[in-house]
Amino acid sequence: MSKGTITSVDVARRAEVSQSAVSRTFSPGASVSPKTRARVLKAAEELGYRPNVLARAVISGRSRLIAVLVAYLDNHFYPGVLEKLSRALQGRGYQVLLFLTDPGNQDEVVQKMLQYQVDGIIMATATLSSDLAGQCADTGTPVLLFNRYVPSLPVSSVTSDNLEGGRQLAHLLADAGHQRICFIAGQEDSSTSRDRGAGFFKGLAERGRTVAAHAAGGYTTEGAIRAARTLIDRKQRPDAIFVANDHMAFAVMDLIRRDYGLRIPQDISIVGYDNVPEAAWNSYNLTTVEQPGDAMVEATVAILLEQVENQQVARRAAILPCRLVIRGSARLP
Amino acid sequence: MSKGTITSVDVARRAEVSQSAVSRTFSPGASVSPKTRARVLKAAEELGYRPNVLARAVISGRSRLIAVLVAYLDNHFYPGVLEKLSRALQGRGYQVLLFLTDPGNQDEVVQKMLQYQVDGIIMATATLSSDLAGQCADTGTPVLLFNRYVPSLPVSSVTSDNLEGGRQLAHLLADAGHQRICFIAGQEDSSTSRDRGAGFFKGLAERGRTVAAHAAGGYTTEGAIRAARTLIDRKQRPDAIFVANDHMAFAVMDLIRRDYGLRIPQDISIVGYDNVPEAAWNSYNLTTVEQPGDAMVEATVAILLEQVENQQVARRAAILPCRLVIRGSARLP
DNA sequence: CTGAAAGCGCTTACAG
DNA sequence: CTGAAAGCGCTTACAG
Repeated sequence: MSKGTITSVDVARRAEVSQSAVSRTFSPGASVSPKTRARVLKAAEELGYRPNVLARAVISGRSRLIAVLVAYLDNHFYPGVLEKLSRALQGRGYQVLLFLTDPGNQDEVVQKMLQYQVDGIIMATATLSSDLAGQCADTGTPVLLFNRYVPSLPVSSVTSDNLEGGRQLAHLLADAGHQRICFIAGQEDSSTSRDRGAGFFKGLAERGRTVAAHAAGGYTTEGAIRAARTLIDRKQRPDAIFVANDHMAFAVMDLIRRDYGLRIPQDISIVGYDNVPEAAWNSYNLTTVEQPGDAMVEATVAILLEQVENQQVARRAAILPCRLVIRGSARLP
Repeated sequence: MSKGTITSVDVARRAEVSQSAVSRTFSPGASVSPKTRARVLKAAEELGYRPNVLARAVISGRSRLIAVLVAYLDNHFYPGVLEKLSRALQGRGYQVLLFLTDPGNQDEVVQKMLQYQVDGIIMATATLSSDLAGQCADTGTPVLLFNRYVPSLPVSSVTSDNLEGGRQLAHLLADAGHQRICFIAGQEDSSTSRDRGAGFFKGLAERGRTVAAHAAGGYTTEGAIRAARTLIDRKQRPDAIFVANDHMAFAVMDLIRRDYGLRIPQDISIVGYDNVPEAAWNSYNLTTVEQPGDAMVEATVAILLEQVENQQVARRAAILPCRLVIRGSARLP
């Protein structure tokens, strides 16, 4: 910075053209003669000039920055999503500005984020307060909820069909003849957990069955272990558990095998949700529902950038189909 | 953006003060009387004013943006690092601008990054070309290589003591009486893989031993599996393998147990490197070397921000101690 | 196609 | 402490 910065004025001087000509050369679609352009490019090259995109953002009102809010990256569904999202956005000329939120600092982080003149906001946090999301929407900046749905808010959303996924898992477990089917929820105030649970209950009801017991794991390893102990320690031990995401399911499987000495699936069936890479690992070989990460990212980018680039586009809610992935952790019908 | 944006001029008008007074109110440490400050804050609140940090960046020459370059997030060491890094930087008033690089688009991504007037650059990519790293350093922006070391470049670096970690693993395997010890490297042009390997060879030599065979896995699951097959299919089957990171080690363990029907560690010992969360999972229970992620992030933030904030500070290279984590995947002495 | 000029929203000496 | 003014690096009508 300080002294060394080369500006468009420096380039103009060396190329013996106006500063406007330099600016036009670096603005896609602006009208510059091939000759002028060549001189500018040559001078820029010699001086090592790089346009200051922040100045461009200030004047054009478009920063080409997309804020991505995430809460934590230990559920391995999110790193994969973040990677795909960044690549897709980069491919379209946008850059990800990353914001990590805690339950405790959400407000502070959102206020900070709104100062960056981002062109769009992607919230990939399971439980950001609706108030804050609404406040973001009020600024006029397009907002998209990723893997979450809040009908009352004027924002777009991309989710997978959690209801249907839960339902299919219920059918699978019921049809295999399990007698004491339990459910470990995630964060109870998250729409993913609610929908997966609701779909699961519905699917059981369709087979004339109900859940034997349930508990909440809060989408954390520790919470899942506590919840699993509660369920397994009941007088009637469960013979199947649907754990609301894979990340918790792994912890539950480890617990069951190590502390209870039970075999999976002979003594107890476990099913998860997400199909993160580890679900395919031989040691878990987890029956689960695949959230279509690639498709969700594609939809996210398409919807958000359409709103960013065409301004007045109405909010949209995309619900992508999920897919049952049958592996070895649950008995089959 | 467009019409709705409230600027400092709007706030000044409503508060009946100068635009300068508004600016000072939002500049930490600027001199404003409590009375003026209160009026400005009130007007700002009523209008929903948020300072435009991009404009501030243009004029002050400090964007408070830190570019973080990562290559891929499927090695779970990196998501954890990215999360910690973002939180730490946010706590210091900086924000992470994320760049995903592929081997194919490195140059393009770096050029793009340099247009963002970032205050600092963290390269957490195992193998970004030294040319490009040098080019970044030439701009005068502080550069820090994370988990990588290039002595010939005028940039800082933070690594863990990969040499010593490799050495300790060698001692462990040698002292446990293994006879045919093999090594699966990562990307051969990465300093982590080279150092871990070099330390391992050195450690074996100190016990009067040598490696029976080695192969490169390229830090990918597929590469690791190919490498492992090569080693195991030799006439003399290995009785111990050091796999250069945990991510590859899991794949190798799955392969060994499933396709070769071998028991770990009774038939063959496996050790990894990183101590990612999954290494503690019951099904892997992997003996490995812990890279001190927290300490590495702390050092990164401390070194980089010192350079950013005090300009002329010399580059520094931090090498943090690692720690052997003994679990159940390798026979003990 | 080209240049001179106004302007984006802000910070920061400068003079009072 | 305060305001008027210059200026950061750029884009974009405007007139030629």
